[in-house]
Amino acid sequence: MFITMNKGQVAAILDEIAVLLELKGENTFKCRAYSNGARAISQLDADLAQVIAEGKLGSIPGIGETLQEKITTLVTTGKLPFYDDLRAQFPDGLLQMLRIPGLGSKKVKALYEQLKIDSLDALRAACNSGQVAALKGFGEKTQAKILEGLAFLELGADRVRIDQALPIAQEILEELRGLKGVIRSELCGSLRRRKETIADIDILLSSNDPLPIMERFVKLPGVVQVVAHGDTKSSIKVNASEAARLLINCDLRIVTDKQFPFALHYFTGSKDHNIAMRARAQHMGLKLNEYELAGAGKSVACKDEAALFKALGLDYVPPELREHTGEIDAALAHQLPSLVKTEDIHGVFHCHTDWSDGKATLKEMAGAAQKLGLKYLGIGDHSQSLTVANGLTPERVQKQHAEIDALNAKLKGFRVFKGTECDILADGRLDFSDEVLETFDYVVASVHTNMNQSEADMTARIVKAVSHPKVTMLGHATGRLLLRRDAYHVNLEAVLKAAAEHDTMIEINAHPQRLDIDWVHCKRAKALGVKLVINPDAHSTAEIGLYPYGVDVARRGWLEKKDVFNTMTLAEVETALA
DNA sequence: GCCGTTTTCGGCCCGACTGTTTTCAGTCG
Repeated sequence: MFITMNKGQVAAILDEIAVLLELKGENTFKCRAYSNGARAISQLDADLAQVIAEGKLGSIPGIGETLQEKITTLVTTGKLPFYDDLRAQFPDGLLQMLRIPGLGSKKVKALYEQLKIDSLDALRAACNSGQVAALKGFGEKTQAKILEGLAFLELGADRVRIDQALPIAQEILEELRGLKGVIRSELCGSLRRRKETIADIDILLSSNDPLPIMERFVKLPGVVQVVAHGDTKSSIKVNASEAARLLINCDLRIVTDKQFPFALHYFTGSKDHNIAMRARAQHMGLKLNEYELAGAGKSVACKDEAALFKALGLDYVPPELREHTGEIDAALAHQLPSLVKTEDIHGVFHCHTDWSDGKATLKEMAGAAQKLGLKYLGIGDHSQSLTVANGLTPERVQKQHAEIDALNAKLKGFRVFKGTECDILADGRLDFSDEVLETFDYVVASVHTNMNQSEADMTARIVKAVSHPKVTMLGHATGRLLLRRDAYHVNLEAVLKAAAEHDTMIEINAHPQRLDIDWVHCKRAKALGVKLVINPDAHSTAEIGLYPYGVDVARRGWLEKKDVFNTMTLAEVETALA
């Protein structure tokens, strides 16, 4: 009888063991073995309990005898005494202290053992009294840096959303691009891979004269702290939003133009992708690092990233796919997907107007969509029970439909579709009767209330809704708000299977606060044959333009044009919805 | 702790930067 402990939970515990072993002063490589094991488990495609039952755990690279035994204990009993003992040896505060930039396990260990510091508050007090600076291996600067790090943590600014980072990153990039001596320049890291949240902005430049560029970089307007300032690498914190007191880390690296393709690949990551790429190079008798691809004493010249992939016998892997989830094997077999592009999108669904909680009128929304070059706009105002969002009663729905008809009569080559974002009630029923639902061109069903249900209840509720014959698509499937609110408890696998069975689409909510379902589940949805639809969930004219963030998610989820409903032309959508 | 065209021991990615020291350890990516 297996206790349910999923891959994510097991990986998190292995990762924590790695950190605790570091604090204990264990051999670095032993610690790393636990981290590697965590990564191997989290990237496992198969069901963990099943792998264990079949005795195949040990055949996963990175899982040896010890980890096999510990993971089995964890999954079959739900506990691991080894982990519990380890946790009991260190206060939780030490793990929090590790989040401070510049504090690693060695320093935290020293603070704990020599000054008995076991919490952020105790650490702040010790810094303020000068005790930390007096410690061997520490000093005034370290102490000041810790205080700055504590303030930084209080802002909750260790990660930001992509929409918060991207504009400022582009602004900095533009500023640097204009400087004398800059040859090539690019955003790297998780921003280039289009992750939904990022820890820092990474910028790479090539130049033969890096020093003046570095000088300028650390003095950019908006710089609140220079964390590091070297010849080829510098790091700053910039103020992204005065009002929100939002600080973002920004790293700049400068290499020669010959090194640029290698550095671009290296600093784009992900780390796991890079490790796999280096292994691929090694396999071919080559050595890959951030500066070169070398073998037999000489460098293999590559003019760009594509040439680098080619030199390793691989098709070009778009940055969004570089998460080590099979992209290298696919590139080797010439089986990478032809990813959906922003220009493939011809229209969007799920947009709100001032009929419910949107800011703009129907006409303004339609005009804004046309300006973006879209050919259709799906309206999806809230339904009657959501009174806080001015949800529409069946009577108001009728009136709105009359207004849409009148508007459509005036539009040429563009159409407004009559939709609703219909609430999924607590028991899985919909917020409108079938007769009312019948009057819409399409129905988005979403959860907005009773979000604290058990996983079983929430799953049954959503499965019931996506199984309803009138439901066209499921809106923001997990309800998460990035960095603010976790997803509600739901078995998404069951939801996706029900969606596949009933031919219901799943929304990729392109609003950068949601980006839900996320890319991992896109991939799974595609495998199950579920069609996805990229919707901005716009509450204003400007927010219609957010849909490219949803395209990023789709690309990270290996989706092609044919997998996304709103890549269809107006005529095709009219036929599909009829 | 894991792994093996280096196979039961001895490596495991490694370069940049900072701060504290005085030649290097710790942190980061």
